[in-house]
Amino acid sequence: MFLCSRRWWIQTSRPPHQNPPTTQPNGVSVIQSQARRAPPAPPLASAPRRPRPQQRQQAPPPDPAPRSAAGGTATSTSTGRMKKPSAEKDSDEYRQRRERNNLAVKKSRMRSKQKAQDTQQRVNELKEENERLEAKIKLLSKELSVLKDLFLEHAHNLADNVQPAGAAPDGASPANGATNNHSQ
Amino acid sequence: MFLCSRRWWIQTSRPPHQNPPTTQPNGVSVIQSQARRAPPAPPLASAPRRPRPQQRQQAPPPDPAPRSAAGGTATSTSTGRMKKPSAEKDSDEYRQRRERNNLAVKKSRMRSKQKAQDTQQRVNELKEENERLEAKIKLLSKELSVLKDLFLEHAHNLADNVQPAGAAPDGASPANGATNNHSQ
DNA sequence: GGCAATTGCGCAATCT
DNA sequence: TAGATTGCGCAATTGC
Repeated sequence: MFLCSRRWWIQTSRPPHQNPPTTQPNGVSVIQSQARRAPPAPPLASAPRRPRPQQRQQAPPPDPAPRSAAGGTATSTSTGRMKKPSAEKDSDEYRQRRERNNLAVKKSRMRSKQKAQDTQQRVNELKEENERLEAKIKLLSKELSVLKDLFLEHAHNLADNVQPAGAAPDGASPANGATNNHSQ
Repeated sequence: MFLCSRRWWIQTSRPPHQNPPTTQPNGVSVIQSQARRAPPAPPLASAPRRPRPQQRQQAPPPDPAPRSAAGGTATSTSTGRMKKPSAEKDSDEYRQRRERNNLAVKKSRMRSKQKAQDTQQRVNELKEENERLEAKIKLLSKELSVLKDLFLEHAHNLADNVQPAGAAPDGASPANGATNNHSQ
């Protein structure tokens, strides 16, 4: 599956600035398309149906000329050779396809933008949470420090007071607990 | 500043599908533009120079019709009235402007994409850091808990052993420290 | 084969 | 005046 779906007209060398001003009929489709664009904004589903994980592998462009862009419409080259039959553009089916695609494009871009916004917001949220966590760590560290100091102090007092008695009232060595690694 | 920069030709109703196939001269600019697009990818600075803090205030559009899109090129309506003088498009200056703008657009989009990627990466980094912080909190909490238990235990032993002696060797009450609020 | 979703691109209007 | 952004349509691709 690699052939163009509907582009059977040969594409040769085309200047990047095609479609010079020209008159063209087809007033009906005009009305249609405009009428379609008129509505503020159709529901526009929000569920991202397709993940599309793999990278868009651009088709092998053996031709040095990338693709001569699709800015406007396929037209003729300076040679005068027509690349895209104008009849196509007048086709009702063509217009319908274009309209549908245009809608799809809008939808896709909207989603893309929304996603970017969401990601940015996620960053903000995570940053806030990080701050909360850091604060908590600071608090716990301090609490731990105080407790350890208290422990050490008590141990010393105990030693000073006990020594005269000639025996420790407690086999456990409080200093042991206070020696716990404070880091990590 | 609110007037159009260069679009003095009146814009009326224009079909969404303008620029029908037409021949057009100007071979030089063609070569130029193609030659320009040929290079893989110019350096393209990576530093975000413009913050653009304020919202893009869209010009007051009293016209119900959005803007008739700029998809390709201004052309004529079904009436045959030319909206954009074809002479403009052949203008060398016009082509130069277009070329420059096209480059700017590419650059801008590239940056935009890069930024989005960076933001996504930032999310990942923040998530990782969050996990580290949570782990640290867990560890500290456990450590604190152990120490407090040790403290309480010691206090009890002390009380049991001291009572018989008839006097506490230490005025400080260990239980006091252990009573510290464990939460928050 | 068909169709919606993506994506790269050029144009024109704006913004800076 | 010029570069940067942004919305939009077109055409090529992709994936279902």
